[in-house]
Amino acid sequence: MYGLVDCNNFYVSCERVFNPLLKGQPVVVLSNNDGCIIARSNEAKALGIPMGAPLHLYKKLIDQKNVFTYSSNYTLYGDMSARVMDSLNYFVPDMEIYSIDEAFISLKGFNLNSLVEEMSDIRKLIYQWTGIPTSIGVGPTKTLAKLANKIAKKYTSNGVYIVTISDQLTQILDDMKLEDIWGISKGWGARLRSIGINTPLQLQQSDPCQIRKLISVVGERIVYELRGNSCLQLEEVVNKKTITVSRSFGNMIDDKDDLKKALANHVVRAAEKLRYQDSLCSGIHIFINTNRYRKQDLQYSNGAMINFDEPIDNTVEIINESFKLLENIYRSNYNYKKIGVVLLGLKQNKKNVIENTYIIQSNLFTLNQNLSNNSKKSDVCMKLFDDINSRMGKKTLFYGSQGMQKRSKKIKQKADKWSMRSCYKSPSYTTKWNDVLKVY
DNA sequence: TCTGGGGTCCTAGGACCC
DNA sequence: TCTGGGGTCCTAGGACCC
Repeated sequence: MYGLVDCNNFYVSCERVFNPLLKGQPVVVLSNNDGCIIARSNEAKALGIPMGAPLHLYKKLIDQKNVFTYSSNYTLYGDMSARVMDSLNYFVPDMEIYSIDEAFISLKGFNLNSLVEEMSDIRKLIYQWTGIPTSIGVGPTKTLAKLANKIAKKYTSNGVYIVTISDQLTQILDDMKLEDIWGISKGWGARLRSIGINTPLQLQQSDPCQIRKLISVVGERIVYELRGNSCLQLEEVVNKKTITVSRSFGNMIDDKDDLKKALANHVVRAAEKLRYQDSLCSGIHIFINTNRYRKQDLQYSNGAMINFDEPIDNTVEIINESFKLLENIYRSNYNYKKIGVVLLGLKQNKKNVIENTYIIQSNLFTLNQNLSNNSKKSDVCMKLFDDINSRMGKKTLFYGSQGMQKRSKKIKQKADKWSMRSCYKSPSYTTKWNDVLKVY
């Protein structure tokens, strides 16, 4: 079983820890430059203030109803998040920090009969230690744990809900909207409806291959996950693959030197994050935008990218490179609203590779060299995969190459057959060597 | 001159998430 | 007048290789 622990109205709850008078009051937290509303207390939600709304559209209501507004304080939220995660980790060793206010936990070894009580205790103690209220949803897959969490937040008094494969789940899925399911947003919801799938229940009971054709393998996995067939595992150690730092300006900027100052600041922060996770970047991307909401203004947005010969983590070097890129894309006579930098191709700085990975890698390399003429590489690979699967005790790996799926009709049919087999055998599969190495 | 199978690697763009 | 910031994954398609 998986659990999802989610902090309630996290940013607002953080503010309340340091100002208890806010309890029971409508409170919102604002984005950078106080532009948008990015967190709301239940009382503010009840007033009809939506998530992400521009502040100026709700200023009147906020003043009328005496809603407390706070500028965001990410340092505080990050710190509080770490406290919550540490507390949770005290009870549950296997966890994946999914976002600043959410973590998936593995409940292997927990007694199912007393799960509600145990989860309630965890909630109580996290609240006692950090002052942050949480909700916990439990289910046989991550997707169902997410769903359970939603129910826990909305409909329970103890903040805990457990979903099992049962008639009750069928009822829940029938009552909910497609967009209530983790991973299904407006776009995909509309596409699903266009083929007659209107509820999560219908999605659960649909043909996975059909769903895959409609909304890719991501959708296919959702079908399996809704059936209680787990496709998404806990990912405990996650190093970021890209690091972005960008900000909108309070006032618009047209001067190149001012842009450079902002860019340099962003790079400094990005490089800090980079070194914090002990990585090097092999390239950077920078971008600038005018204000897209000001239709009356001339619009311009552009980006530029560079790859380095050797990966680096030195702030000054990255700043110099980013300035060179800025020269390429900067145009005078525009009012700029935003600038940002993205560090790309992040690599582990210190060599820290598990031995097993080397073994498999060397197997794959020798495979390339030792193929006899009448043995197809894919066949040999499949055997190797089977070997990995049996040794790992997982029947989850599947190999199909990207190249094969787009060659010709003939091949396409073959690839479809393979994917059907993979659906049948196991919903989780990989098309990339690196994924195999990671799993192994 | 035309036609195959079987692949790797990379990128842009479009989804989705909090 | 005022409209956030930071991520992930997947797919299609091109360049290239034998």
